[in-house]
Amino acid sequence: MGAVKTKRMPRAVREQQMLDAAVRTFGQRGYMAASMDEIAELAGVSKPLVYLYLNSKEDLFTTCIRREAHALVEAVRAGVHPELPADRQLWEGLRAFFAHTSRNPDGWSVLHLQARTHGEPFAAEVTAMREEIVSLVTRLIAVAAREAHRDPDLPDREVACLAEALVGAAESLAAWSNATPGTTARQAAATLMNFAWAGLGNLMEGRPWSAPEPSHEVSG
Amino acid sequence: MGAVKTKRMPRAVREQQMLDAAVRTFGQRGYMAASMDEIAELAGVSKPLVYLYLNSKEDLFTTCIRREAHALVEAVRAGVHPELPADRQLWEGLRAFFAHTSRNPDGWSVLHLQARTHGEPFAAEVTAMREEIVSLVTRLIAVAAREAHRDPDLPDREVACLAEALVGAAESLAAWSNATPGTTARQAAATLMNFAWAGLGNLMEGRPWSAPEPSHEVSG
Amino acid sequence: MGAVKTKRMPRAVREQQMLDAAVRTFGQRGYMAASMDEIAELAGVSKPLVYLYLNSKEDLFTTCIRREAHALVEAVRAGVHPELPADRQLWEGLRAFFAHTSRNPDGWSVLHLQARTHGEPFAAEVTAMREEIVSLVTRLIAVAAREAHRDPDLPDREVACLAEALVGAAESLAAWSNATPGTTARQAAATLMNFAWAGLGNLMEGRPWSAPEPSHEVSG
Amino acid sequence: MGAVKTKRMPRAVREQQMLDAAVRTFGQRGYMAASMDEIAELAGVSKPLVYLYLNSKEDLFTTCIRREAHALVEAVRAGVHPELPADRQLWEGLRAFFAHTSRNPDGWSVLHLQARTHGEPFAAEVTAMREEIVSLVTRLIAVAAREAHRDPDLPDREVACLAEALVGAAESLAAWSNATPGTTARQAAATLMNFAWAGLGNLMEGRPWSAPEPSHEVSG
DNA sequence: GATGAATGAGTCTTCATTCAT
DNA sequence: TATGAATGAAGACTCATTCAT
Repeated sequence: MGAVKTKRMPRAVREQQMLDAAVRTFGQRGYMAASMDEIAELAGVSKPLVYLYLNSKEDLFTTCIRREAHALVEAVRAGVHPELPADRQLWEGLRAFFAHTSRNPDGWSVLHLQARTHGEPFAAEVTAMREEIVSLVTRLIAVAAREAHRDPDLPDREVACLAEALVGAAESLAAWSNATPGTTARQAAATLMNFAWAGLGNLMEGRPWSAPEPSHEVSG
Repeated sequence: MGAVKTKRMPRAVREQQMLDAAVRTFGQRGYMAASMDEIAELAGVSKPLVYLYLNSKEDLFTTCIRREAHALVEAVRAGVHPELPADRQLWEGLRAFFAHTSRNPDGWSVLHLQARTHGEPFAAEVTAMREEIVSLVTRLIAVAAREAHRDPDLPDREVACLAEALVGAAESLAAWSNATPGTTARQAAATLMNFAWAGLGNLMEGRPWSAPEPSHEVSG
Repeated sequence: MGAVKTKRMPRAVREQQMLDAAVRTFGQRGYMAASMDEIAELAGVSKPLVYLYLNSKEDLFTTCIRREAHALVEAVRAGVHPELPADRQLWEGLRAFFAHTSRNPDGWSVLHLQARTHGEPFAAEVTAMREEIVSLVTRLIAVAAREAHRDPDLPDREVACLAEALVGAAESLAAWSNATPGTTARQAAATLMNFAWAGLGNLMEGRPWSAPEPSHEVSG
Repeated sequence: MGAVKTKRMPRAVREQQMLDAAVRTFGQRGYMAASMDEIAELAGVSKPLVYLYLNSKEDLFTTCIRREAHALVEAVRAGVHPELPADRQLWEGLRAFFAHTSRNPDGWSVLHLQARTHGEPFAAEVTAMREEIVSLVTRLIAVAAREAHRDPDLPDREVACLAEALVGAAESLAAWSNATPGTTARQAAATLMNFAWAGLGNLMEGRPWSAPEPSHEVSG
């Protein structure tokens, strides 16, 4: 009873409807608890059609993961302008990230929770995407170090670990800000930026990283 | 065939065997994919006995979550000495955290991945524990701010968000360092501490937070 | 992708293509395991067309059985020349039979295995054909008895039973010689002829039935 | 509601009930058309129990085939007394064979029709049994040839083919005499024996193989 | 003459759960 | 304390079959 039962649509459209339903169901129930029956009903089609187009529950899940991973990476990429200084880029990336995940919580649940909880094949899919983002962040950190006119004494492993921590913090905040009413993507991004850039030490000494003024951007 | 089939044990002991088996199974297979059959066999008892003692799959899972949550909080608490300065306390807490999670990966998987992926009742259980930790961290941050002789202008929500980010980063690093061979709990803790305390900005300017010498502690 | 996709053919031709595909599929997979999807694809047409022309899976199967039964009976009839002596007729009939079944194993599988395995309606179809052959053989035996200048004391039931045994042996040999590489239709026919005509007793005493020389015939 | 619903039986008994039901169902409906539901109901148990004991439809079928194959071979073996002359042994073997198959038509259907119609794994099972019988018959033919004081010029392949034909004829007659009311196993055996031993040629000349008098044996 | 879109019904299989002992 | 025997309910997947064009 999810979608109105519109008959006879071209395959591509129906497929998207099914994926929408699947992401929602997987996101809310989890991979195993989601039943193909529920997905089909939510998509407004019969189960056989789902199988005809998407093959199997596993394939359907994989397709969902890929679609959402792609969408997330694109959203972040689109938010970042490479000509800006590194800290600004990081800031933009975080904002885009929080905005996207909060606009699309089921997709984020699929990526962040469900996919990692159900075996290599799926987890690998997400790991690939995550690595894209981590390496993007890693790059930013390196650039920032260069901009700081310091020889980058940070060893690679350290940088990787830092990037990992930053991304992890972001992921965690995304869930938190989704779950905590009244928290905007903008705020989450700002806090994280402060945390990451200035560190707790500086923060407490009253020397935070200064966020740029709100300007015209999407307000999350 | 996990446990040797010893007959007639006191209830408390049997229960722990069952919980061990359950944590291992839930941690590796996930809540839904874990079957009561497998758990019973791994525990070396018959299924009806599992039901007799633990009531139902849900109850069993909840009990696992509680046990693991409790163990984790205890481990962290035990690592922290309240008379130390705040940064040292944070450092000790992180070390204890990474040490415990890496020693007990199935338990951590249950808490971090499985419990959050299967609906409110379970997620709430973890949230409760998480809040204990977050509030502990929040307290530390507040203390640190006071120690820094600055009036702590940081509003509550900001501090909560910071604590959340820090914990999130830690959680994420726990998974990462479990999965990345050659990474010790100690290293993870050090990097995160640097990150959190000094911030990327300072790090890159060559002013990291200085970790205390190895000393006598558990080497994780 | 079996047949090349040629569009707009006259109905009769399309029907034969479909029947070809169906016989092949039924012969190899069996009635139940054969899917209309596979048949349609192998025939190079869409499923609705199969239904338009052949009505239903049952009808399609029945039509296959009839076609193959007819073809087999015709092949045997065409091989037999009624003016020859009875043993020669039998010999020719066997040769034609083995030649046809080995040239058309899927058709033979449909008749011999599949049709008999799926309930009266289909089995009856084959039984009808089989009776044609059995009665042909029965006639031959009667003629032979007359030629032997003996009053044919053989009661009808006995003759029927003999014919049945002979046909059964032939059917069985057909499958065997199809499955045993290096066995020709000719050899199978010769052995069976010996067996039938001379009997094991005579065979072992060195008095076989003498097969005619190879001559010009199809060599099977 | 086939069997009366008797509760709580030891596993071995229940398993035989299930196999009985399965042989009957497979024998009458065929492998694919037989549903596990029907088998379970006929056995008077729930489906999960069937799976618990017999694992899967395939395993169940295989187990049926093996049980029936074993039973048939045993029946034939038990009927044959190795100290008798070869033709007598053949005669006894045929009688035992027809008696067993007519007493157990579903088992025979499973072996003769169903198992061969559903892919190598199953067919192989039957082939193994068949080869036991064929080789038994082959041995008899060889012995008979020796007894006939003739050097056995029959080449191996020829003998194999003969044995195959004989067994094929027997198999076919089994089905026929099952389907033709008023035909006894004894008659079928007698006719086939005549056919095989004396050959049509001799038969028609009035020189049949003489069957031993009825005596005490099972009358089939 | 031909097909892309769609489904009701049914199959195998598994699981959490409970008696009866 | 402990278990062998047993099942209701549900889930993934497939198939023969039909519209609407």
